[in-house]
Amino acid sequence: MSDTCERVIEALRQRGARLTIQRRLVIEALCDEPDHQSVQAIQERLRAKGTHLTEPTVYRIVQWLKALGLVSQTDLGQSGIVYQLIGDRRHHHLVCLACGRVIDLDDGIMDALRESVRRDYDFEPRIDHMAIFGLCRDCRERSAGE
Amino acid sequence: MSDTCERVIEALRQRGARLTIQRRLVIEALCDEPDHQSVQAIQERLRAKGTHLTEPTVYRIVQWLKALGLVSQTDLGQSGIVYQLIGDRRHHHLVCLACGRVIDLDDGIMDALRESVRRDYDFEPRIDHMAIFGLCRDCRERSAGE
DNA sequence: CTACATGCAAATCCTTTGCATCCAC
DNA sequence: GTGGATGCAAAGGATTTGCATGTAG
Repeated sequence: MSDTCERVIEALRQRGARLTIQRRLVIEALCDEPDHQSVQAIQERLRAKGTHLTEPTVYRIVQWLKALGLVSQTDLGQSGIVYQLIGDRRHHHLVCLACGRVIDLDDGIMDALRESVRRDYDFEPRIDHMAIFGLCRDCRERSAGE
Repeated sequence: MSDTCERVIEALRQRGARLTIQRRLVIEALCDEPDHQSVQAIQERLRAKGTHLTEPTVYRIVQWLKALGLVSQTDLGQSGIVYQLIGDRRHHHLVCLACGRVIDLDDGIMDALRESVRRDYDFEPRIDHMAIFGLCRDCRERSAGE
């Protein structure tokens, strides 16, 4: 069990949350995959370990974790909605509208935006895992050639 | 019919697009509401005018407009997926995770991010209508009081 | 013991697909 | 006239709900 995973469980214990087997399993599944996963992927990962959780259970748990600020939810366009533990290695994505390619984006790039939102709007942003859509270089060149 | 609306239709005509009644109606519905709307809201707006378009038609048209870069698509969390014409007044949203309040955000705030993405990743971002989740001031104060 | 989480089944909602028909060009 | 768009019906998939049962604290 990773550091992040232990830290999350410890944080929940301190909040007095009820720590069921299912909740632990979902948290572990989220730790096992540092990148984002859909609810279906979480179920698949657990199935590979020999456990089965129903859809409603997984949905309820990820939504609970999201409400507690421990998990981020991202809509990756046609790739669907994915969840991810908010660990130390926050990152974001560039999604190409033409070819669907997904490029990782460093978190530091969001610092200026965070600061502006805080200062100008008195709003505490949680930019944990954002998807920015647009065109990658290859697709720009291809469309320019047409 | 608004300026934006005429401009969009003119742009389509120049591209040689087939301008059906349904496409005109959807474009008008998008013009009538400067803010974002769901597919269902577009249908409702048209129904109020005495017209009826089927779901598949509306979906196909907004996706077509999106592929042409004339419409932005945004996932507002539990509020679902919404569409909006990309006119002159681009803006974004702050969505409070606790109370669901939606606050408008000026587009200028994205300029620095756009520039970084272009420069550092050679990616042309289309940040037309973005949702940033977080906590508004009221909810921060409320949770601090607990 | 008791409140709350889970499993199961079913419902709901959003979105897409196949195919015959229609219409803008 | 013809290719592409629409309407209709139906399928598909993701997500939610109600309720009986199970279980963590």
